[in-house]
Amino acid sequence: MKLADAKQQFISSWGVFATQWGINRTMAQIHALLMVSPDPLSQDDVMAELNISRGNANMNIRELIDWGLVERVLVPGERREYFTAEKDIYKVAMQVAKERKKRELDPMLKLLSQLEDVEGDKKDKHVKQFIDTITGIRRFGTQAEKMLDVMIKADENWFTSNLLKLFR
Amino acid sequence: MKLADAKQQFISSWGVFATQWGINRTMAQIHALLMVSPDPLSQDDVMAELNISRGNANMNIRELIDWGLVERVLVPGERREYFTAEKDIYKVAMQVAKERKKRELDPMLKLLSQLEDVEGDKKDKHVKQFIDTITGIRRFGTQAEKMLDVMIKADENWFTSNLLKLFR
DNA sequence: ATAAACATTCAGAAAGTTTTGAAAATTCAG
DNA sequence: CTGAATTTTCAAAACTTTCTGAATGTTTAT
Repeated sequence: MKLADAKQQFISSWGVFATQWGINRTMAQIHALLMVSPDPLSQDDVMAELNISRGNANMNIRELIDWGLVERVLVPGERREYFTAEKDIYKVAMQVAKERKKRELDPMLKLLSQLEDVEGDKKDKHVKQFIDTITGIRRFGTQAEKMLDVMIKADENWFTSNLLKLFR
Repeated sequence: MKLADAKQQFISSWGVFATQWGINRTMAQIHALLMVSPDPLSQDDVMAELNISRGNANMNIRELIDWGLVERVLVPGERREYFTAEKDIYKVAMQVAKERKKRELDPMLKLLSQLEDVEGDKKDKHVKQFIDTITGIRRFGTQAEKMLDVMIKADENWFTSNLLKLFR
């Protein structure tokens, strides 16, 4: 397979893949494009490569920057801005984990704590089932949070040498 | 807070939460409702509780069954079907992990293997960056897959006693 | 100060997804 | 069988998200 075709296929599949994770197609495609590009690209490069409009490119690049997955790069002697993506997939995964924890897990745990002290007779099976379910989810979420905290702080070496050993 | 309100809030938040994971709102709400219900509910119960149409309820209940998160229950002497959800959140998480691995991770790894043997001069930085990126992602994905396989097979006790110890 | 280059915004259009509800199919008791 | 109860399907409608591109804002070179 030729590079150009492989690249196309990677970008397009990455886009499809990402929608299942609640990330939009264009954002994922831009990320994929930047991951396989050895040099930084300008907004116009991105527009041309992916056939998307100026506004779309701009919006999604900024969102990627927001997620900490893409950086602005200044090319000396060039007026326009260039962009580059983190290429170490481990770092990408940790960055995504960190953001999602902040945006999703933390608020959910906060809500669950509040719901846990619902008033009512704990002999009532409806009350009991509700509290049991909420408590179970909160406990599980709390553990997940602790795991994430350790993993996010740890460096790649720790991850590979200590944790992965468990999974041969 | 009253049970009815807490329940409402849980169901609605679970729905919002889930959309960020690419699952649709109604499906998540039905799941939430069934998780906090001590007894199985019929399709009409679900329709009434969530104010949704017959077709919508039917479709999403079937999808939940497909995901292995909800089961049909036969209530003796009743003609209509009742539904119940797995309430052990650990089992829910493992079931979701298993399905997503099958639906998303496995196909992605298959594609990456194919893309890895792109033809071209490995001295060319474009070719090199492409191969390096793809290889990195594939390796990471393969590790993740192994981890998931172990975790899915393991029982809850192993999980709690061995793995979580690592994370204090 | 001016204008060219570039970045950002945003209202409306397009595309995609979810929901409805009525019709069709299925099941089951009598 | 028959027909009432129940489940399933599906085309159209409602809703949501994403994208476009022209207008506006900002920066920089001269």
